[in-house]
Amino acid sequence: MAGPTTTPDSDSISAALAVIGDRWSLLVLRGVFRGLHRFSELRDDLGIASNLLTTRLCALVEADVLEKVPYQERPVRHEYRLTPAGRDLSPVLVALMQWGDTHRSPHGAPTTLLHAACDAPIENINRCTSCGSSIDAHEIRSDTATQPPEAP
Amino acid sequence: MAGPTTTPDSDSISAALAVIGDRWSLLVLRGVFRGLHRFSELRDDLGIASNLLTTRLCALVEADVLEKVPYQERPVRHEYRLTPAGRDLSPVLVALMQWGDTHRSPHGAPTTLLHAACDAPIENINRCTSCGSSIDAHEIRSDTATQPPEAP
DNA sequence: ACTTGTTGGTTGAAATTTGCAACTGACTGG
DNA sequence: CCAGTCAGTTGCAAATTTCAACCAACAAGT
Repeated sequence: MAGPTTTPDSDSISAALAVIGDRWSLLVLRGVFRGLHRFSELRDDLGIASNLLTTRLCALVEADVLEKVPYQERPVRHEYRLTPAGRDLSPVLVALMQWGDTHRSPHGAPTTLLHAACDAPIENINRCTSCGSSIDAHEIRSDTATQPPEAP
Repeated sequence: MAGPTTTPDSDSISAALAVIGDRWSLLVLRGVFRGLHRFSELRDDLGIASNLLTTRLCALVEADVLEKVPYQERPVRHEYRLTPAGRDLSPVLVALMQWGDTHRSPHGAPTTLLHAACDAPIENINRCTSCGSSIDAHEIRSDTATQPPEAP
């Protein structure tokens, strides 16, 4: 749980990685995005050890990325669903998938994501909120907000 | 190095995570994106143990995400620069940062990324290559390509 | 009633990975 | 010669992950 030694608030990337920066969380989320919602489905699909899956699912529920919803009584069984915060992780998954497609897939993308309405492929980009154009890495400038002074 | 037991080709997300899916790689890359290129800069900024930094940097160089370029002779010293494949990871970092800003940052984004040309903030989105509109998680349809038959 | 199967876990030991601290080797600057 | 920097390496302890076995609550079949 310890992770890197940056101040928790110092950086949103560290904050995000504290939630999904381990070996399994993103794969679990990929499974849930794909429609696997139950413990055994995820375990069988990922080949993850069940104790670890338990740990990951609990952590993701704790982090408000997944929620546990009961789907039957007697015995009580629940499945794992994405919360709004969890759904907001889709750009991370898509960006990752796109990179893998481009740089790690010899035979082209194994699976394509489509816009349901258009049936056209989806891409993940960084874009400018003003000019709307897609932005390349070297066009990015970083602006660190000055902290509100606590000790003058 | 082993990681999850999916077939290597089965999924670009696993493939990407095999490269940057450990506790430090993305933080190292974040550092390099921010302009930290030398071993000691990265070590001091991240607070990572030097043996781990060595391991990570070698793995990232091996994975063609970073490259080692000498910046002086006598003694030979090199710095770590992003390759084109490394630069292509910027959407992943931006998506992660954006999620952290939205869901893990109580006082608003600590640092903002700006489009150098416009001085306007950058956002990361999934968009449709046809209609160009930004796409929400539930509008995504997945299409698994049928493998080219190898054994008929 | 009894056995078998499914689901969603828990427990405990072994293997792997990570973190810490000390140390090295090549060289610079004084 | 002495101290200091840079980019690591080495050895060991601590934490994580994996594997395999086990379990409790039921359901279905015989």
